[in-house]
Formats: sequence, C-alpha cells, structure tokens
Amino acid sequence: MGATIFDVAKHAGVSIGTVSRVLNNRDRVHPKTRERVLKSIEALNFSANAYARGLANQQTDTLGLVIPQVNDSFYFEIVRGVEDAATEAGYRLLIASQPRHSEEHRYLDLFQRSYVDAMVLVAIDVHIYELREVIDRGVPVVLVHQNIDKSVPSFQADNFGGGREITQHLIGHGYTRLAYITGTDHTPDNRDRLRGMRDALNSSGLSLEETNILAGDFLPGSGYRAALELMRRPELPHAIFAANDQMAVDAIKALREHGLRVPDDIAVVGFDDVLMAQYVSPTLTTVHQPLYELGLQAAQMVLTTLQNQENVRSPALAPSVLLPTTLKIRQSCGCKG
Amino acid sequence: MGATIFDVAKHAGVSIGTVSRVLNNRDRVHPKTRERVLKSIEALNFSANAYARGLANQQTDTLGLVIPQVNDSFYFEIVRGVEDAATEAGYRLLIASQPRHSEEHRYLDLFQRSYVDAMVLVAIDVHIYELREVIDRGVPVVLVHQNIDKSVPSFQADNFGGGREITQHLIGHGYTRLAYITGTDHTPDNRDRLRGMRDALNSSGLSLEETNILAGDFLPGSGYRAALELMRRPELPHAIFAANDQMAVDAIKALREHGLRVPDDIAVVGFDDVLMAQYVSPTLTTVHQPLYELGLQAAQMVLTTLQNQENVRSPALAPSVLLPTTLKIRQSCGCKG
DNA sequence: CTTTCGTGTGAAAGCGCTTTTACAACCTCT
DNA sequence: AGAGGTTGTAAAAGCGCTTTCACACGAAAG
Repeated sequence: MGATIFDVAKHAGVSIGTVSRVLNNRDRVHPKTRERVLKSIEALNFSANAYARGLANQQTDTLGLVIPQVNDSFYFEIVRGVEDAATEAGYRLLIASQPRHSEEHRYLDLFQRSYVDAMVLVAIDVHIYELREVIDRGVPVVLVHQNIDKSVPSFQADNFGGGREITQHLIGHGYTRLAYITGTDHTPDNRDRLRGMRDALNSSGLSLEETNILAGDFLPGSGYRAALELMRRPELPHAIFAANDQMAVDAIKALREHGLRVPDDIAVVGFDDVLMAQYVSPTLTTVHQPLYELGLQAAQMVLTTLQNQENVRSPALAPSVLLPTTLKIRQSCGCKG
Repeated sequence: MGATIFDVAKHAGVSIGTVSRVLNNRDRVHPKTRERVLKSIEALNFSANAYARGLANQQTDTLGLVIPQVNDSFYFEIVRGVEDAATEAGYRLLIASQPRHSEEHRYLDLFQRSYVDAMVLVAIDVHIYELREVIDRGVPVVLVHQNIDKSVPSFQADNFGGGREITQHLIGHGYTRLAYITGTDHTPDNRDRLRGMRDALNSSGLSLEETNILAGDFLPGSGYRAALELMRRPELPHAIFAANDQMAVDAIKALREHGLRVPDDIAVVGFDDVLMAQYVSPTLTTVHQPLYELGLQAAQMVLTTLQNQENVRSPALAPSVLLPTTLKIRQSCGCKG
C-alpha cells in the first residue's frame, strides 16, 4: 500500500484539499505551498490511486479495446496503433478479446463496470442498438475494420480501392480472364474487394464471369481447394485474385503441386500484405493495409471526441474514414522481383 | 451513468448492504430477499462499478501486462495466452508496452496508480530492486522470456534444450562443421541457444569453432551479412544455425543469391517457428516456442499466487519454469519436405 | 479606521461500493 | 413464560480522491 493523499497532506502540513489542488493544477495555490506539497509527494513517492480518482471524477482515463480472438496475429498491428495513441493521450488501455462472430458481448459488461471512457472495437460483429446504449451513456465508440451504421464513426482500409488497384495492375499485365477467390461471403472486406475488382474490369471493358468466382473463407485450405477446382476446368484463367494472402499462398501451393508455374503459367495475387507475403516463393504481390495507422487514428479520434465533450452523442458527424491501401508489387503477378 | 447499488436497494425495498451481500454471496440472505434483489438488478440492468469496488476492496481484479514495443507481432501469442488466463479467472487485462531496452519504466507507475493486483512482464529489462518494491507491496510478479533473479518466478522456453535438439538433428544429418549466427549478445535467449548447440556438439565429440560464430542481432539484415561473410571463407560450413528465423531466412536469401542451393549445398535452420517459416522456400526447419502456453501458464501462476495470498512475498518458492520447445523439421535442414 | 474585495486554505460532502456493528425478530429450550 | 440462540437486515463507517463552501487574512478602497 503506497502513501495516500492524506499522508502527503500531513507531511506537508496542509489539508488534503490543497494537495489535490496541486495535483490537478486546479484553483490557485500559493507558490510556496505548492513547492512544499510537491516536495512531500516526492519524498513519499506518492502516486494518486487511479480508482479513487475514477470514482470521484466519474472518468477513468481508460480506453477499452476489443479485438477478435484469432489465432494469427494479423490484428496486432492495430493494437500497437491504439496503444500508442492511448499512451500519448495519457490513457490506460484495457483489452478484451472475443471470438470473431460471437453473439455474446462480454466486453460490453466488462467495460461498463470498468467505466472505460471510450471504446475501440476492431472487427467485431455488434448490433447498433448495443452500441447506441453505450454511446448514449456518453462513451464514444469507434469501429475499426467494421462499419455497421452511419451514426458510428469507423476506420477502414480502402478495400474497394485496393481491389481495384491490384486488378488494374493485373490488367496491365495483359491478363483478361481473371478469377476471384472469395473470403467469407458476408464480410464487407470481401465484398468491397470484389467490387473493386469488378470496377477495374468494367472500366477496361472486361468482366468477371460468375463461374470464376470461387467460394473461399479466408482460411488456409479454401485457397487450395479453389485452385484445384480451377484446374479441373478446360481453360485456366490468366490470373487469380484471392481475397487474402493466406488463400493466395495456398492456391499457389496447389498450382505448383500440379506442375504449374507461378507466375509464368498463371499469376496469383492476394490482399493484406501479411509478413509471410515477402517470404513465399514467388514473393506475393498483394495490397498492404495500413493497420497501425488504422488503430492509431481511430484511437486518436475517439479520444479527441472525448476531450471535446460536446458532440459525443451527436450521430450527425460520424466520419467513416477510409485509409488508402498500398499496392505491393512483387513476383507472383509476373513482375520481376 | 448506469444504476447504482442505491437504486437497486430502493427498487427492491432493502438496504444497500443487503444488495452488496447478494452481489458477493457474503453472509446469509433470505432466499426470498435474494430473489427480489436479483430481480431488481435485472430490471435496472445494474452492474457494479469496478472502481468503487476496487476502492472498497483494495483489489481491482486487474492483471497488468507489459510487452516490449516491437514492430513484429512475435509476442502477440503470449498476449493471447495471458488474456485467456485473465478472462478465465475473472480478471481484466491492462496492457502497457514499452521499448525493449528502455531504462524508463512508465508502466511501474501506471500499474501502481491503477492498483493492478498482479503483473506479467514479458521480455522486459528491469532491475530486481524495482520488482522487489512492487512485490513487497503485495503485488505478485511473473516474468516471461526473462529471468533476472531467482526470487522472481519466471517462465521461459527451453532455449538450451531447443538449441541442443536442433543441433543434434543437424549432426544426425551428418553435418560436422556448423556455424552459428548470434542474436543480440547479452540476451539469455541467444546465450542459451548457443550453449545448447555447444552441448550437442560436445556430446558428439564435435566442437564449434570460434570463427564460425557470426555476430548477428536478431534483425533482418544481420543474417544476410553473416551469410556473405561465410561465403568469403575458403570452406563453407555444412550447416548454419541462426539464433532466430528472421536471420535464417535472410541467410538463405543471401546464399541463394550467390548460387548456392539450400539445403543441398548448405543447410540452414532457425529458431522461433514464426509463421513465415512454413512459407519460405525451402520451408524452414526450426524450433517452435510455446508462446501461447508461456503466457497462459505465467498468468495462471501469478493469479493463483494471488488467490492463495500466503506466499506472495516469499522469495523462497519462486519457480523458474522452462517449457519444452518442439523441433519443427521441414526442408531447409535437408529433410524431405 | 472601517468596508470591500480578492486570495489561499481547511472542512466536509460525496463518488459507489464493502464490511462491521448492532439490533430486531423469531425459535428453541427449560 | 422467560433466558439464550439464530437469522436476516439496517445503519454507518471507511476506501482515496475531487470539489464545493465557507472563512480567515491581508490589501485596496472609501
């Protein structure tokens, strides 16, 4: 048990009120008194109990972060961004994770008890009315990698733009017959990437045949199966665009196992730019997502909202920020590596 | 602002003390009264304020976790383990990160203010006297991937055993001239892996020549340089053991760029079993570290200590747990893939 | 020399909860 | 029927802090 504000007061020969005022630079305290209090704080190695403070202040300087429970570390970059923003602003970071598509939202209760001042939700399936409840309580919320309602601010990578850009790149190679391996169907990530692909094709007078859309699920295995399926066809596409790197790598594996050369016989590209993309052979052309930035900016936004208390509950200005992706040109599309 | 215990009391027609007793299953409450209180809690959607509770209880059901600020996501698996253990035990997780070798320990102050009940420190350079202060305050601490003092419990991967095992495997291939690319010199990880390697060699009547120990730093780039250095020698070693996968992959890159085939001309193995090890070509033989388990068990241990308050401050029984690593045999050592 | 005003500080209430203390109400014996 | 035990509950103190309120003091004004 460390020293309390009471100990400091006694040591400095003042009242606890004065110590508190020194601590918070509230009101005016005589310079000499302040000096004395500061010395006592130093001497006793005093540090104000955040919980007592939270109770008295009705705010806790704590940011709640929810991330999906995934077995890869894809989301960790986002956490780093959020952590940096929180630390920067003098906030603590309380973390909860939960299964990606769980209906039960433990963290909502957790965060309510813990009185987090704001929340960042990463790729979490949540209903708008649950969020409204939180927001109406004065706790600003921001979504990352998810966008369920216009009234809740969100930060996402520009999946559409990324999908379009990488498709344009494939078209630039002269490929006209393209195939797409989908992610889980209902996710906006998957849909937007596909939309981007279609947009690029259409702009070039090309189109994506329905039969060249292969069902995948973002997980390893489905990329492999999709490639097998394509190889059963009389005619191979020129290039495959997989909704994420994991499936792209898997597809390449299947193709090579059947004697096809990538990118010479068929090009394959992915999405995400996971670390591994640089190390597979051939190195994988893909779209980089600004994960760190996403986390950083989302957290900064929500903390700023908090500081300008005014508009927390105003659904009016809920920006939906799209951060640009970057095309990472490597070997698997046919470019020199 | 949610309902308070006072609101519940009024709604149920009892005193707040009774509500508290129901909440904590303390003392006996008449079944009928309990029922009534429970209903009111339900009706008002009441959830006890964790901060008020923390203040009254002098404990906060919060576990503090410190992880190094690294730009790769290597430590994320540990975080998952810790998070699972915390959730399981009904604890919240407060996360702080800091530069790997920073002298300044923000988190100590942070955690003191926040009154975390226990702390898990991952790969953090910290002085024993700083920890003693914390521990003497009754906050149990456990170290992961670090072991600064016998009086503080720690969880580590068995780097020695892992280094020995993979070296034995190389020897089994018939390789006798081995080289080692070091990590940052002073880390125990690096030292133990090297010790393990030496041990295996000595047991087979072999030895590691000093000139075959190349200075690396765990970072990409140094593996590349070390391989270049080796290729300048009149005679190549049969195999290279790099202190981590990153450097191993980099070394392979350098070797291949100079026309050497891995593993035919020279074998290369790593340590860590990062995700990428499965995707490089050739796939990388390496040592898997039980990261999730490390985090899980460390957190479980520290929370158990907390529950059996007795021995928190007793330096007597501070177990130093070594979790076994697993050899991941892939292609880069010369085995069939 | 009294009145007014600003300045600095102490006393005390309150944040939401846990826990101790005290005491009614009801039983169970003799 | 009264003494002695249980049981269930209310009342109140306390956790460490912030903040309001009031007030003492000295300076400026009348």
